[in-house]
Amino acid sequence: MSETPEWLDETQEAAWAGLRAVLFRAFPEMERTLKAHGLLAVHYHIFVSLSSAPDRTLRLSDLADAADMSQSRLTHRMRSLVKRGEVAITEDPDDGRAKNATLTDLGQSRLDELAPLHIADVRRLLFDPLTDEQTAALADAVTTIADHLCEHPEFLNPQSG
Amino acid sequence: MSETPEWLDETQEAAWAGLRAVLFRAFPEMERTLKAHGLLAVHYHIFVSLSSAPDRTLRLSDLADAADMSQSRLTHRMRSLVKRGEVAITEDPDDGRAKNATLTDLGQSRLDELAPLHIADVRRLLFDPLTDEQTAALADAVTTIADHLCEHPEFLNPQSG
DNA sequence: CAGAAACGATTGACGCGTCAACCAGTACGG
DNA sequence: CCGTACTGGTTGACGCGTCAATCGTTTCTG
Repeated sequence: MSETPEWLDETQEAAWAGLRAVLFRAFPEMERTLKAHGLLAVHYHIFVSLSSAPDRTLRLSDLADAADMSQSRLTHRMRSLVKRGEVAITEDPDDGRAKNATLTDLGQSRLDELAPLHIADVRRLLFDPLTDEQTAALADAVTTIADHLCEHPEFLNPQSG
Repeated sequence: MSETPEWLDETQEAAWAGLRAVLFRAFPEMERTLKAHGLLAVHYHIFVSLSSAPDRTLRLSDLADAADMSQSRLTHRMRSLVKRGEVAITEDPDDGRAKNATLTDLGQSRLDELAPLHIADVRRLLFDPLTDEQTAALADAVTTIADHLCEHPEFLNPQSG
């Protein structure tokens, strides 16, 4: 993959263009379904992360990491979620700096009602056209990339993780 | 891939999580390099799209499509690019509604200087950890998804493409 | 050759995310 | 202990993207 280190080869170019199309076309489309129900994609991923955590509770910094968002972005979004009673925030008794976020019953029920709609979008826009082999290969590739990012945090800006 | 149509299987879940990680971690990181040089990723993709077009010129609506962005987003970004002299806009002589965008020499030189930096980021964050086989499989999968999106525009919101 | 529908592009209000401070609490080093 | 560095989280300004509405132009239809 590396005759000319300054440019992408044809395969890489195709992967790069395809990824951009997926991210800039499919993702926004999925978010529209959620928006029609008063939720951002970010909100949804917060719900999912909390829902699958023990006691539906996560330290805020861990939540930001689980939901692939920056710390300050999480803080901003939390304002409305707490106000709407879908998430509750409590001080961590062991560490005066930390806070824990808990998905309330209301939040869980919001997730339960939206998950099928969102999953349907994900299937329709991403996985329906793929064979099982293509899906497996896609999962393999993006997981490798994601793992590599986590293993090399020096590649990433401090704010973002 | 479809025993339970309401939920994702394990492989799909992995692909979905990996794609989110790529979108929300790798892409913003790449954009930071461009921002350090006064450009958004959107600007860069506008430059690339124009640069590879005949006469470095594209009708605005085609440009929006090539750069994976909405029409109105393009209009907003064009303001600064034109003001900075990196892109020029002319009326289309054949169709009174349309306008054409042309990459100026200044814009081309901006692209020439930034492309190596950006390509290096793309390689470092996306392709370096992948084998040639993984890269090819990734390209195959995302291209299939992207083609499917184009073939089914009814899946997409009118504004987005 | 009207009238209606569709197209290409623009606008402005609004909400969101980034970034660079910032504050408080905790851990570490002498 | 005390000061320093670090960690967890917050804040507000600012620029960006979305969305719905709009305008002028072109194309379709009878």
